[in-house]
Amino acid sequence: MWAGTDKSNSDPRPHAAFGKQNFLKTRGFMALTNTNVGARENHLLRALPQGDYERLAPNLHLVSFSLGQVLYESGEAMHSVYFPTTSHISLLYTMIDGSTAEMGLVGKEGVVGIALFMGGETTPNRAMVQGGGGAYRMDAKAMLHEFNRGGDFQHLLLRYTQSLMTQISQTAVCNRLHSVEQRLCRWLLMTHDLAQSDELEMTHEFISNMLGVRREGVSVAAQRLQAAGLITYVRGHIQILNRKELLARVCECYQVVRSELDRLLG
Amino acid sequence: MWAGTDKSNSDPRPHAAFGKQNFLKTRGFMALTNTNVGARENHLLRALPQGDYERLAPNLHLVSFSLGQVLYESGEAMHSVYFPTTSHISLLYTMIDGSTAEMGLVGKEGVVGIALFMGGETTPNRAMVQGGGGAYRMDAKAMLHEFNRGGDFQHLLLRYTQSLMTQISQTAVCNRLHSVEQRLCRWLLMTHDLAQSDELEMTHEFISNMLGVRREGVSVAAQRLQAAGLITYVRGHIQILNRKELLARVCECYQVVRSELDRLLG
DNA sequence: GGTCGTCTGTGCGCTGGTGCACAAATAGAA
DNA sequence: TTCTATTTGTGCACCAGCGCACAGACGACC
Repeated sequence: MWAGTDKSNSDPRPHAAFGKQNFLKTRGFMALTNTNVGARENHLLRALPQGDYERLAPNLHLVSFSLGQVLYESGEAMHSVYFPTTSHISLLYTMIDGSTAEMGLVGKEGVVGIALFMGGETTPNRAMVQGGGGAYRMDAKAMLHEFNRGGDFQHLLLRYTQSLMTQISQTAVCNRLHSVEQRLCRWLLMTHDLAQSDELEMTHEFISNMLGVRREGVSVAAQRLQAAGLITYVRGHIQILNRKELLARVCECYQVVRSELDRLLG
Repeated sequence: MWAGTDKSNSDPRPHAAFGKQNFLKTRGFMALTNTNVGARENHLLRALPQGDYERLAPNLHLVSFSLGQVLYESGEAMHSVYFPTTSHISLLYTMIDGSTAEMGLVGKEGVVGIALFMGGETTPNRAMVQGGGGAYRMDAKAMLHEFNRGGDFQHLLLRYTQSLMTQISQTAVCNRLHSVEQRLCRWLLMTHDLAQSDELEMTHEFISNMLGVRREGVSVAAQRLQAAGLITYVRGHIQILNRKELLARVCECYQVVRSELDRLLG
């Protein structure tokens, strides 16, 4: 499906360097083809009228992201936007002391690089690949040209941006009011929605960086879920066994974000 | 300064009903005048080129907001945007169980009602007046017409939206990682930036609803700040005595949001 | 098969925040 | 002035999550 071989870091472990000291900075990606079959796996591109899509298509370039790859560094100028298809990307915030937390998660229903059309050029976030796979890259110039036509493309991107704001807001509230276990459920469900299988490739350590909690905290929460038969895991492989029950345990935040996404782009 | 007399609720206390059961739902506002002297106290309107501004001016109507007034209810259709001048407005999220938390704070540097031009029509947030004062109202239709011209007006609104996203993101992280005292400092500083004086009118109870913590938690944090001579307060009146020292105690979040706002709109 | 690095499990003590209960102080109204 | 409702202060017991330390389990590689 996706070429997972493009690791410009020599370390074979995807998020090994995700600690507080040194982060992965791999950026290479492979242009696989320019016949854009499949670009419409991305929901935003799919929702475009045929005419608009055909105008854009020549500017869409299929790329492949590998786990742990960093698309944008915080505060760094961006040059493209990405429309994920099978990949998904975390928007992360890193504090001065190195602790991190995830603000949002972008997959096939969205686009990475919002700051480009919002006019800010950069954001104080890092965008990091959390699930390897494909995406369509579009050059900033071409994107802006189409955006400034003011048609459906603009409307879709703005509506998506609003849904992302909802996601971030909900994260803010969720961080404040809900337990690690609830937040873990939410995070597993969101990731599961974007993944192509029931098998998720990530360590407790990695998840703890997303949720902004201790690794041990994730471990004990995960144990409870495993004991209850909702998931099972070993060394970086998590399998979702009972999605229904996860939905029963998760806080309202998951549903709020989903419904708002459906309302805005469904 | 501002007509604080328009209380359609009979209770003389501004946020008396802000508990978990019943919220203020006052919505009336007074159209004071239509000579738009002063509309440019709002930074977005000020930043507009003269020509654009003159085209808009007839659609700007000065209104006055009173403390506790609700501009939009969560999920409710909006019909106008508001450009605050001397007022400031909280964007609040309310959970199913009634607990609340503030996502963002909008004042003279911004606009309330982003969902209208983002295309979502509603948001899952409530917008509530946190500091009484003036604002300029603009009808949705007129606003959209100008927005869709795609010129400076659009660019300014989108850049502001991005800065608001930063604010919300930062709130998410801050909620996760920082103490009540730090968050109280941040909140006091942000509010102070928007207020016209060193005197802030709000109870600990009110602040606790903004920060999403217990009232007692706010009280003890406020005591420490008072003991250190940074603020002084009695029954709903807080006075900022030493802003400099507050800046020394606040977490990085305050500066991040400020700098990003300056970068995007400064 | 043995080694080594990584991942997960477990057990401390500690701290910040919670929920509750009630006392004290204050402003505003009668 | 007195009364009353609101606001703030204080003291619990309690719990989730933290930081630290170390043990055990697993997998990849020699």
